[in-house]
Order: sequence, then C-alpha cells, then structure tokens
Amino acid sequence: MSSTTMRSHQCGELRAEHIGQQVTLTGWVATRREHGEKLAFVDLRDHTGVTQCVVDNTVDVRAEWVLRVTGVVAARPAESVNDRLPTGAVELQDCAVEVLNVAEPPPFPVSERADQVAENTRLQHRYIDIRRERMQRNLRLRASVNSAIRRAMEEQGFVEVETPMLVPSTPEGAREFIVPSRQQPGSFYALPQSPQLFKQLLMVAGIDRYYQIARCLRDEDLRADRQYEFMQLDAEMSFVTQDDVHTAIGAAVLAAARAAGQDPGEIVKITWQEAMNRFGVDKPDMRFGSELVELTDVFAATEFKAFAGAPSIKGINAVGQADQYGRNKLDQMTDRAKQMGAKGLVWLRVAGDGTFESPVAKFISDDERAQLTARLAAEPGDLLLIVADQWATTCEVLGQLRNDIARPPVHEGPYRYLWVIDFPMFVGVDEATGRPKPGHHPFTQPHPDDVHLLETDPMNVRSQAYDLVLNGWELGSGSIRIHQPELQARIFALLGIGEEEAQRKFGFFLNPFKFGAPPHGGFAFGIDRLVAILAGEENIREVIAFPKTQSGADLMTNAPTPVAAKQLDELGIRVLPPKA
RNA sequence: GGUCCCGUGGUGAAGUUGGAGUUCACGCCGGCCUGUCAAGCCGGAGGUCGCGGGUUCGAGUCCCGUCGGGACCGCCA
Repeated sequence: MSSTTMRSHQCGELRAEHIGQQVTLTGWVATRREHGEKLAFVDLRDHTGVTQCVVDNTVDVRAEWVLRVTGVVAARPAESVNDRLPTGAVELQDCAVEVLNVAEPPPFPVSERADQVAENTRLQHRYIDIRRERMQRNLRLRASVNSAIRRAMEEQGFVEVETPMLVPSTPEGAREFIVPSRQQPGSFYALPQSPQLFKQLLMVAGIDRYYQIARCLRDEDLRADRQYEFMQLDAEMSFVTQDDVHTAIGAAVLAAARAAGQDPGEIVKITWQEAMNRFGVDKPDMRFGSELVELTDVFAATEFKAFAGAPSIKGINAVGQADQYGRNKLDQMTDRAKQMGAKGLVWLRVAGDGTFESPVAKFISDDERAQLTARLAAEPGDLLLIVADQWATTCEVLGQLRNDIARPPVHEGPYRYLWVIDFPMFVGVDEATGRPKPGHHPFTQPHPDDVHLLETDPMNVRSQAYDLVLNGWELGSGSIRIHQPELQARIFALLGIGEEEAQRKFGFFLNPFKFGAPPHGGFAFGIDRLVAILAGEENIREVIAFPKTQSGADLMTNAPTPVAAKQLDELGIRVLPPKA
C-alpha cells in the first residue's frame, strides 16, 4: 500500500520476515557512521522509522540528503541486533545508493533533541521540524481525530455542509478579520468567527442535522491555547433537547479519544452551580482533589473581623504543602488572590500538634479550629487557604489557587470529560446601562423552569447553555437556541436592545426565523485543543502544522507583509502613517 | 493595553564583583578507522554576545530604549 514507482517499502517496515528480499527504500539520511574505507552505516529515515543500510564508504552521503537505496534485507549478526529499533533485527546489504537530492546541514537536529531548541527556530524551518517523530505523531494523531469525528457524525445522520469564509461583519463578540471588497470599495467582508448564523439557518432550511469541521478566525491576542485560526467541530440539530445534543457530540468526542488509543470512559454532567461551589471555576479539572469546602457557617459568630459577616467563606486544603510554601510564596499567592478581586487570603499551616501557624491564628477560636480541621480533613503538614468574600469572588479566587497549587500537567492522565450545564443566563451587570450582560449569546434559550423569572429576577435565570470540559480545558460550548420571536423579543428588551436596533443588527439572521424555524440547538468544540490534550502537549502550536507566534506572525513565510500600493489603490484603501 | 521571563558561533548551555570573545556538549569540515547504532580517536573552522544609546579607564555582564520569542492578565458575546 505504501509502495510507489520509486520504492517498494518504507523505512520502518522491514522485519525478519523480509529477510532475503530485494527492496528499495526512499528517505532522508538520519545518521551516517563510518568505519574505514570499505564500510559505513547509513540510517535511512522516513515517517515510519529508520532502517540501517550497510554501504561502501566511498559513497558520499550526508545528513538529510534524500536517497533511494536498493538492497537485500539481511539478518544482522547476532551481536549487532538493536533491540531499541523496530527494524533492529535486520539491515539492508549490497546497497545501491542513488542520491535524489543533496541537503545543507539542518539548522537543528532532526530528532527529539530539537525539543530543547528555541521555538522560533523550529517555526522558521517548520518543514524540517515536521520531519521529526514528535510532529509526525501529532499531525497524524490530528488526522485520526478528524477522521473519527467525521465517521461518528456521519453514522448519526449528520450532513456536512460547507459555509462561506466571506461573511458579513457583525458588531458583537470577538474582533474580526476583515477583507476589503474590490467591487464595492469601502465595504468589507469579515472572516467567520464561527458558522453560527449559517448553521442555524440550515435548521430553518430543513437540513435537520448539520456538521462541519470548520475553520474559525478571531483577531484576539494569541495564547498557548489560542490561535487566530482554529478548527472546530461545528454542529446543529433540529427537534432536540440539550440531552440529544450532548449524546451526539459526546459520541464524536469519545470516538476521537478512542482513535487516540484511549479509553475515555463516560462524560460526567454537573451543573455550573456545582462546578463553582466545588471547584471554583466553570471548567473544572477533576483529576485531582483539594475541592472547595463550605465554611461560612463555621464563622457565623466569629471574632475575626476579616471573616465576620462575609457572605461566603470557603477553604481548600493543599495537602502536605505547608513546607512547600514559605512566607515569600505565600505573599505572592496573597497578591494573586487580591489581583483576582479578593480582599485578602488567609493561610494556615497545620503544625505537628494540630494547632495553626498563621499571622491570624490568634483570632481563630478553639471551636472554629476544631471545625476547620474536621471540614478540611486537615492533618499536620497541610496548608489551608481561606477566602471570605462575595460568593462568586470566593469561588473564583480559591478555584484559581487550587489550579495553581495542585493541577498536574496535561500529559498526566486520567482523562476526565464533563459537561457543565445550567450556565446562568446573565453574568454581571453592564455598568453603563445597568442592564444584565448575556452569559452566552443573546439567542440562548432560557431554562424552561426559569422563564417566568426573566423580568423579575434575571440574575437567577439559568440558560440551556453548556460547555464540554476536558482536564480543565474548555473544549467548546453550545446551547439550545431561541426559535420563538416573542421570547427573543423579551430577551432583547431585557438587554435594552430595541426592535429597531435588533432589526438593524440581527435582522438578516432573525427574519428567516419567521418562515418556520424548528426548535434547535447545537455545539462547537475546538479540535486543536482536543488534539493537544490527547497528544499530551501543553500548547496547541505543537499540533498545528504552521502556527503563528504570539504576535501573530508566521516566521516561515513572514506573514503579515505590506502589500503593493497598486493593490491598495484597487481596493480604495489608504494606509495611515505609523503612530509617532 | 498591562505584568513577568528569555535573547552568547549552526544548536543547547556556562560565563563569578564590570577586566582580552573565554569555556563545555552537540553539529559542521578534514584525517584515521571493517560491526556501529548518541559510534570512536586526532585535527580544524566557525561569534557585530539581538539592535541602538548611556554609565565607566574598561560592558556579554550595570542603566535606558528598541526589536524578536514566550507565559499570564485584559480580551476571546
């Protein structure tokens, strides 16, 4: 199957069963070991592995030269068998070497040693970097994941529909990349942040089950888990509840995990409320403990002023970590807590006799200490961290500290998939308008049990929005959408969006809903993030063939570049001089 | 927009209190070598210490700026 006109086998293929066959291999020179005038070993490499070729040392071949070698597969002498190599039982003898191309010495070793090389050097010569086993493994894993997702979606009756890359600019959400129109100078297309509009209209159009492995683009600052362009499994379904969506998307994610050779188990469901209470974040990493513990009632009648009257007091136990955190580190942690909005951070080291070592130990009564010790299961050597504040702040600060202190690296299993459901409909209040701010997008269907609270108690309305989380990474999110114009009007009214504004901003999207929009909902998850975690990589650049740097540059092609004045003229664009 | 870290032959690192571009490993070039597989041995070449300015008798080292790379915050409905 892998043979071509130029080769009979690939470099990782040959085994004892091939002994005696004449074969032709093609590939790159991995290493050359010379032993005098008559003998040299050349390790020939392709993406499948290496094969040792025994050649006459008068043949001049160098690292990364491209060769075609024809020879006879032979057993190695018993003492020369290499157990660390899959092909180590055999070698190619009586070799005829054809140099297909020469090569300059590579700027970095084409091996795992390049893991230590500065990333910009790897990115400048990405075509060499990708020759390495690690990148080959990651890109091929990515292909398997894509393939498994496609298969899982198609088995469930989803239809792949391609949506446009040149779309209207919409004012909401992430910053967009815009593309000037030549035919209408002064007008612009946007590159899609997601196929959101189109996939919902495909439901109106009766596609029923849509999916696409879609490229999405957002002009926001880049991070270890964010690139300008990224791939999503994008899907939408008609006549469903959120459980139907979870089942369908879950099948695709679990199929992807299995394609990566894992046994993913089940996807657990927890509510947003529970996630915040137990883990302090809406994307919990459930691989480790140190969960948040409720302490408000313990300090109901406390003498300690920092805790007295606080609406929410919670704590975590950094088990056995008392020695790890000196005064300096604890001060840094306190600063971090303050940056996140806490008034302070109380830390307590549990001493050998069970008493607390802490600047505030004297304010904590014996009874409070006993209850704290019991609730947090504190043992000598533990470090206890307590925050007292508004419920949301208490949860968020401790959740972040929990991750800082105890979160294992991504490549350490197990893999814990979960759905976080019942997100709040609104998060916070817009300072300028006094209106509630939507938590997801304004087309999200409220929870049916809470619809009656929309006007009277909006901050306690749950939505039918949900996230898929893996080991503390948000893989994606989705929702059941609003398909009823009256309900949509109520939501817009709450957000302070009048009919005219709604028409102007969302008309092209909402008007089609008048023509028979079915109940529908959907989901999208990031394939780059999923593959990174499955590959054990901390950074999505490691699973992207040609990624951009944090400043949005492609170091290999030098994009972005200025363009010719003539090109700008044609588009009716004039570039301002750089700011002084 | 902000905070922090990094920048020394092709690659990775060390470089002390500011005292000659010094050192180590890999790679590269040449030589030796018939069983290596991180081959070995001998020899050699290769640097505007990212760039600019300042302090100083003297700067890889200290200060300011700038460029490039990274982590994070903001941002990502």
